[in-house]
Amino acid sequence: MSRYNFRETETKWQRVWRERQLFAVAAEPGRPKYYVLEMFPYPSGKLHVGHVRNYTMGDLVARYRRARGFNVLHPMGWDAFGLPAENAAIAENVHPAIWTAQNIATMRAQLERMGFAYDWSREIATCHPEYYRHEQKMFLDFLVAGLAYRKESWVNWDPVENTVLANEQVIDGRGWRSGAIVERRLLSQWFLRITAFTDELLGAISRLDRWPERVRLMQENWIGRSEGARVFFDTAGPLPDPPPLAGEGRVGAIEVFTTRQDTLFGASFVALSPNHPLAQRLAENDAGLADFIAECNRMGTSEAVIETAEKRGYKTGLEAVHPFDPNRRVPVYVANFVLMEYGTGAIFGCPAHDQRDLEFARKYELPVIPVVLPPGADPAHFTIDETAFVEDGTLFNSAFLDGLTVAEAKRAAGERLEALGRGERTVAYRLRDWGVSRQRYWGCPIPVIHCPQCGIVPVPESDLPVKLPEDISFAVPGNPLAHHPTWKRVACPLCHAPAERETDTFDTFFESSWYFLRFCSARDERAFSRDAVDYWMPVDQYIGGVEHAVLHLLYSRFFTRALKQCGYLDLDEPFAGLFTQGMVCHQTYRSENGEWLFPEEVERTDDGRLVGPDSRPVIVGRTEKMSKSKKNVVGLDAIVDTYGADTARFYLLSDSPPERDLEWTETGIEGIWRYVNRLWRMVSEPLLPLPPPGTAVPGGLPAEIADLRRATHRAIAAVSDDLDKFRFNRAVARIRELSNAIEELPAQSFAATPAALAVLREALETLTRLLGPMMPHLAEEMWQMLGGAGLLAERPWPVADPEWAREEQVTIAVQVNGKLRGTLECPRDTASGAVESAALQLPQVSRWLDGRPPRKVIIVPNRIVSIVA
RNA sequence: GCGGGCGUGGCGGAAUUGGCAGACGCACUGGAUUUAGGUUCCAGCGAUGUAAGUCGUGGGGGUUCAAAUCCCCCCGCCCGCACCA
Repeated sequence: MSRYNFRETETKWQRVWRERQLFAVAAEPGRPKYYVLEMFPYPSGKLHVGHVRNYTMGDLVARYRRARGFNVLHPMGWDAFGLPAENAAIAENVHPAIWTAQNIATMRAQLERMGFAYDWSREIATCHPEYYRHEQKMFLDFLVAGLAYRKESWVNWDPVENTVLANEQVIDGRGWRSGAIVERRLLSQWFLRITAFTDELLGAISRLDRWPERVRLMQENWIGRSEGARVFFDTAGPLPDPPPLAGEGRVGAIEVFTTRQDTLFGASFVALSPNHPLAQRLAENDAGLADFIAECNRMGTSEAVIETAEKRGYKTGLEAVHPFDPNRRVPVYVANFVLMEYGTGAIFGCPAHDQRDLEFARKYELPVIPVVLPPGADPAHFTIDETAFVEDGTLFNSAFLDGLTVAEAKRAAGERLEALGRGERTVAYRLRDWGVSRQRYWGCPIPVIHCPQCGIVPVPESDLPVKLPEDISFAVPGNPLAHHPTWKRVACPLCHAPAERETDTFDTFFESSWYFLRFCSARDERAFSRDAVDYWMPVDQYIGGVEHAVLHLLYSRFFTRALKQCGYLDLDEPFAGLFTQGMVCHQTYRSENGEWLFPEEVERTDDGRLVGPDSRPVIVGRTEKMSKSKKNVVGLDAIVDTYGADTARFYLLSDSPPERDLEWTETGIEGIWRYVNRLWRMVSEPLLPLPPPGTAVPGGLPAEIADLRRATHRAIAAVSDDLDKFRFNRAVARIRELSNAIEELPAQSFAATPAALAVLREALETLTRLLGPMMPHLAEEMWQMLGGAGLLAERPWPVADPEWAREEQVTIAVQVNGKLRGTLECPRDTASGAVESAALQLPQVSRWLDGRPPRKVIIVPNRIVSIVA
């Protein structure tokens, strides 16, 4: 029995597609377009099978939409700036540009071997000046539009490496390489005013109806709108001199944001963020407070760390006057769980009705005053022990608020604050402006110049791009741009005095916030051609990992609006449809001494044990997302070498639903390989002689042959529907059902009749065409063997004949008292009365009815008869 | 801590969205072919029971003629949290 030679076949068809430039497209105004985009990869090295799952899905969509008649744009490029290139530069002494270029070459070759239908003429790499020059211009435009500005912000600082650390580089409060305790530092940085679009970004989410619900929810929560009030607490006690600032000009007052102004009468403390100006001012004369703040700053900047740390505070000695009762005073603390970035950087604590406040109050023995009474509770005896009461109830212990519900009390308290001039109702957002400065080399230089006389001066447009210098060294800790001997020294464009370039580079999310626009006209002199963007945008189907559900997608939505405001385009939402695919997982293996092992290092012995390289036992760990660090990766090259691209592609589409994680197994890929060969033999070694292409299927088919024809047309309908709805695993199952049905035919006695053979040809051609977007090389080969005209990649998608796609005979379930007692075969749409009497006559049914007439019969047409005895 | 998601045979999953639970596949078992292994073909494959049947979708409760699907409570696992991309 022969085997499919995928090596020869796959390279052959890839050459044909390439020579004919099948996937290079141009805008054709008037013709319907479809823009399919997979999130472009970071060129980190080599691809493993986990990387190509979303490209396989994107390619399926691209080929399918193309067959459905769309002008399909399906580009690919490289998100080429980033930290790993610098890490490699330090670890392997290779220049980031070279490391990146090598990785791009390797990964492009890998993608080409997979046979993906990309328009490679639009390939971009974001590290090229031809790409990043345009975002430097955009930044200058943002600056003019007031969408970019400079302010101080906190970073993780590694005092040994002299560098800023990403949160992921901070492990248990220490720098990942140096092991030094990480500090928080205030640095002057560039920000983009994403908050200028908060309401729009939030409001438009509801119109993104082709986005996954969970991503929309995550974006909503990220923006985090909360209604509440700002409240001023006047301070009493020794104020520092000069007194600290307070918003709205109330000198000496602490401005607090709360969503629970209804619980003000339960306040027992006010707490400031360690970075609050007042806390900073007080620390100048309080060494203990300064120490406490320093300690808080060692905690790192990540919200997860801050929120899970033990609640701690420092009593400042200051007191805050209750806004509703000048005779009540509460102590002012500095507390480690108050975030400067949210609200006003200060809170009031109501321990009875907030869990964090309660923990804090118990620790520092502060009063716990309940002011909201749960429904039905007795006000005389209601107390709080270890759990704060956060639900709705009736206000008590609260003067003029007594008897109100929480919602009513929020309104009443807000109105009273406004009347007293001690606060006002307001809306706070969790969303903060986007800090884009990075103290790194491998990124796009920020095009500004610092002049001692003129201050911050934008680089004139005629001087763009500001290119990265190539001769840099990572030998000295810190940013190579900052200690480059000459690069930063320039003349001020305004006064021509000696000045310095900004040495920070952009966050790499900057590049990925507009690359989808660049793809529309990738070689244009401008960032993009307006005509091209008007034709191709928005992206019809965007595909990528859920890990980008918030930041990348939100930044891109913001960027598109910012560009619109600056007159670049007329578009709000860049991605009309979004799909987030699951990860590819694999078992993990460890040796006895705990070292991770690659899957290819593990073998199964004859008695079924798993052993490592030295025949030592292997410990099988859990199945986890493929990652280099745990070595549970399966290299793409090895799989393509052994089984071919189509087998890998089909495996990545079968079994698991695309949005869920997929487990990669050896037995699984072998199963697909067997199926690939089965398909190939069905066409290359047909068991029955096929009639020539174009042979018409005669009318009046015998029932057995009609069954195969029905299966064929049902498969077209079902697969099309599944592909439309991203149910690729189901589409695979439907295709397998069709191939099973085809294989049953030759064994039948009627199989050699002309009618049967014509139906068989139709079935085989249909199978081939349905396989086209999934296994394009094999399908192209099958198409050729079947004598089909032209290239399969250029054929339109098959159309199901509704007459044949409909089931003629249905099986109806018969239940008695909710339990299945039998089934009924009858023609589709048989009248209810006939179905009922047939059901009642079933012997299994009469047995359970025991001679009594049924009390009730429910009939769902073509589906079920439910009899209540 | 906050937010999001998931849970169905030995395994991945399917179930027309409230209507025959387990489609399709992997693994496994028996048989045929083969010098052997692999391949291929046939049959079986949720648990329990000789059978009729009974039980069964993480656990418990509820709504309904009918629940994997809807409601309430609980358990477990995974992901994100602003300088990784």
